[in-house]
Amino acid sequence: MQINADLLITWGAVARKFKKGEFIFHEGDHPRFYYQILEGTVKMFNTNLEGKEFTQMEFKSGHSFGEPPLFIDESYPSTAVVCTDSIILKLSKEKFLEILDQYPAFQKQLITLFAKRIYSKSITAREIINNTPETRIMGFLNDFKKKSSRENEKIEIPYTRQEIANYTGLRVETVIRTLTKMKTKKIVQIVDRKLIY
Amino acid sequence: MQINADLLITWGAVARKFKKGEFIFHEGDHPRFYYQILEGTVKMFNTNLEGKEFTQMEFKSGHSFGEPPLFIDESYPSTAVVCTDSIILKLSKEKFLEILDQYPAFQKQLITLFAKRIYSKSITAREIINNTPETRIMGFLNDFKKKSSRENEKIEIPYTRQEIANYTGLRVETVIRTLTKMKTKKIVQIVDRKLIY
DNA sequence: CGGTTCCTTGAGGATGATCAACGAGGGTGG
DNA sequence: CCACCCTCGTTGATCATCCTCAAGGAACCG
Repeated sequence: MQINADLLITWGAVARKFKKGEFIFHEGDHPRFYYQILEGTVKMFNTNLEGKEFTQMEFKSGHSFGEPPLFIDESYPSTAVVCTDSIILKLSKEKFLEILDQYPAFQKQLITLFAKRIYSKSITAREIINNTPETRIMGFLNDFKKKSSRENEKIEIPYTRQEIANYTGLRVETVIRTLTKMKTKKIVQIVDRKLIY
Repeated sequence: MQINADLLITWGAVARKFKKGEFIFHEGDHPRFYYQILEGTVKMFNTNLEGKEFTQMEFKSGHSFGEPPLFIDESYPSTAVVCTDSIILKLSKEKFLEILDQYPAFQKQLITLFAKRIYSKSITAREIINNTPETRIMGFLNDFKKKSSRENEKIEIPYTRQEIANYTGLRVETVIRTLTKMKTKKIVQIVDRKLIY
């Protein structure tokens, strides 16, 4: 979702700065606002009892996040945290719903956005179930490449091993060992600890 | 999504009977239709190379399925198969999109529906990552109970062990062994092979 | 009955998680 | 410039657990 920032402000949205590591909302919180990133990145994730983390999704400059619970009477299923210093617009749920009513074009945009999210989550689920670590990591890598729309060239993957682990539901050591296997298989390159795919 | 059947037919939808086990579309197919179930049940699933199956979602009488790819230029991420003899309405993508344009109320309905799906898929992902079989099965059981809106009573779970395995990404044997453990823990009851929770 | 489908149990093996330790690089402050 | 402290990457050993394979039993149905 991308609503013009000025329009949002006209409707009462306020911008707030967040420091890296600050939480925007927690799993279980009652949703009351629409959030849109002016600058920075945000990720939504879950942690289990043993502290293992699973990254559900990542959001960048210009995008909104955490909208689905605004439409259904449910609390947030995940926690949102700021990954890099950010500026985020915040608008009350009520005003956001009014905007949607006023501008049908935004409704269409939202439908498309949600469709993409559902599609992407289906793919993720499929990959996680296909248990082998290599499949999962490949899924993550292909996803990233697709999103950066540079599917035809080899690119450096800007994620740490730990982040890849959080996206795939694996442990760091497993990611490392799998990546070195994939390197010998010539699927990926590792130059100077940087991952190329 | 639930569009009045007569309205759909006015717009050119046709009803077709499907026998149990018939496929409606396959993973990778190009989406061209909107489907709504008049009668019966349908499931969407993936299979991996070893034939292991993962059930993404299940749809019952009155509901639509397979809409997200209609909005984004992607092929179906999963296969849809008929679980019980069914009658299904089928409308071309173009007409469906026209209906949405004509009746904004349906757009809102669709947003809510998609929001629910995203929510549910987030929960599923969280549970699958939380690797223990018991957690996964509990997630499945709670989900089912919630959907059947009988959260306060013990109910019989109308799924075979294999089906539970397909929903949770586990193997049948693991499901069986975990369920017997949960039985001794008094979390579930097993009467006459029927699972009560 | 014979054929399904579903449930159950056991033994064994593969593999990812866990635990522990260390190395490399980058940044900071004295 | 050097010492220290981070974060990140890496490796090895061991363990727990789920999967695999194999076999058989129970319920149901034509």
